[in-house]
Amino acid sequence: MNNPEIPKHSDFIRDIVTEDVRNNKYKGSVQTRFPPEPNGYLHIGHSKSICLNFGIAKEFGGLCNLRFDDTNPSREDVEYVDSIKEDVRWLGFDWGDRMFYASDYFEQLYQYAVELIKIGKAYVCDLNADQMREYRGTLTEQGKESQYRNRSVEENLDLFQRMRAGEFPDGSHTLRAKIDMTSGNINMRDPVIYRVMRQTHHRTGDKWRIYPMYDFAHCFSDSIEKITHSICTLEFEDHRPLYDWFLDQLGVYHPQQIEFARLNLSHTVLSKRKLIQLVEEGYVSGWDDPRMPTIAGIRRRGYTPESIRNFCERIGVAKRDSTVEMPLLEYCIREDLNKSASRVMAVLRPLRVVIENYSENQTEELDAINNPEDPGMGMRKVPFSRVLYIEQDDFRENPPKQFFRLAPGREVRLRYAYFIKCTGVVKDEQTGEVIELRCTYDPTTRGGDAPDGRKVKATLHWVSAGHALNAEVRLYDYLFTKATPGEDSGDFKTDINMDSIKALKNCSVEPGLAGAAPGSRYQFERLGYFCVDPDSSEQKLVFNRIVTLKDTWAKVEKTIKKNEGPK
RNA sequence: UGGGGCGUCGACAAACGGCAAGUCAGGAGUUUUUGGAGCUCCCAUGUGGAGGUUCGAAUCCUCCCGCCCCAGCCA
Repeated sequence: MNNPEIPKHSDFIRDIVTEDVRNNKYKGSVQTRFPPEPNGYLHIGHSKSICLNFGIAKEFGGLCNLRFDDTNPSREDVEYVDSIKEDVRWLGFDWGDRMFYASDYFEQLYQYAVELIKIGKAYVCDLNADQMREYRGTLTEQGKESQYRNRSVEENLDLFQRMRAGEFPDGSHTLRAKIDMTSGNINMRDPVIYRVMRQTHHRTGDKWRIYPMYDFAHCFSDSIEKITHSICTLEFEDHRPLYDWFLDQLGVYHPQQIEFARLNLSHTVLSKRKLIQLVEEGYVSGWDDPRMPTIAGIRRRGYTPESIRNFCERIGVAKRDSTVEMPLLEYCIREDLNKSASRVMAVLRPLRVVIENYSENQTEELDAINNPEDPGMGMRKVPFSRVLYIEQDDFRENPPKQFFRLAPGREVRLRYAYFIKCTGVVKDEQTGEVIELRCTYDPTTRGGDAPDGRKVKATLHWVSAGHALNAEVRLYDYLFTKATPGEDSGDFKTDINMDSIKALKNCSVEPGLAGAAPGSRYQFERLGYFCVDPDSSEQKLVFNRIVTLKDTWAKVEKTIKKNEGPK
């Protein structure tokens, strides 16, 4: 993209960037970065940041780097860098040849630290962690200065070099910035900038025995990469004075840090700590469990990258803490799939229907539309025969007033097929459960219209029992029963929805679905959007329900029940 | 009781001293061979509160109230 686009929806960050470009700040260039720490899987909250950073770069004719903030080898791993790359790519963004690691800059960062020592702005401190905490003060009390604060430049240089050389054990020494122990901003109370950590790093191996802290590494990494706008979340607002301080001390290229409110989503959790608990304690099957808000989970569930990008655009960007309701995300995937997904008929809970006046040996092929929203997607044939399955939910022996579907004596349409009328109900002698319906069909209604113009109030989906494929369909509900998990109890796990997955193993789908590839998405007519799971095989299809269709009847039924309730 | 932020509809979110956008959710209707989709309409005499400035305030000023973040050698 050579020419900047006019952003469709602006926000306060784009306003700042627009202004900066207009004023020719940074020579009018725009360079952003997405800087994950490779210590966990990306989730939908990260996609907000990804869309923001890559989106702004694209809109303003700039570039966005992918940079791994890998300054703490004790918690990071290549497993995560691989998943992060895959997820960003899947979302549709391209960092070109600009994939960087903070660890690429370790030598340069070390030199910057030496510079800081030389100008008397950093010192080696021998305080241990407990002492440092004590010296730091509290939110309301000032800190006090370390007795090591006034070491000579020479001594600091010597000690720092020996820290690097591995002469000291973990935790024995730190390099600290010399700022102000009385600052109201705790980040400015002589923060640690290097710690001794004798840990093998996933990229630099055993080369380093000291590692820089976030505040020190991040601003200089941004500076080295000539980032113009360093966009991060609100909790780093307090760190901005430090970010600026480091860069100012050394007089190097100075990007601008801008903070925005991270995404919160109702009925789920978006913190690495909580997500890892769900995985490790077995509440879900893994990082890519379709109920997880991770990019990997959402992808397996069947969400499209387009729908996620769209979601990120709709939620906006601001500085106010907020929680977006899950139905907005669901709206975004329905909107996308309504236009693009092939329609197909699938019966989740089959109820056997015998068409008594349809001959036993006959089969015919009926024409069905693949997508009414897009005629270009064409037509297909679906087989019809004497024995069919319909949805159990589509029959009621004693229908409430607003129930339009099949009931004894009532006529309905089978989609793309015929009108049928229910003439009998077969029940299990033991349980009384309805196990079969006897019906008749009207041969003149082939295709679904009656020549005499009579109407039916419902159209049902169905499959031909003798032709259908067996499939497993996994239905998902919210992972948490409360919009804000743990709001009442303080522990998010008390609100885990123990009924968030239902695997239906005896579903029947139309034969055209044979061989459907993992990842392909369909609308099961009247039910929702479904995606073929990687667990699927030639022998057995497995589908994930991405999201239901909007269900007006369910809503009506709910109010019926509510009104009957108090009696 | 230190420092930094933030308060506009049930949920998001515009507005940049001049008629409180839009979206999701919700409601009503229309249409329909998906109770889907579409289309139409409704949903903030009011912007946390109280004062003030102004012809005019969500916007500027003062005070108050509420919420979030910070006391890792995490990011």
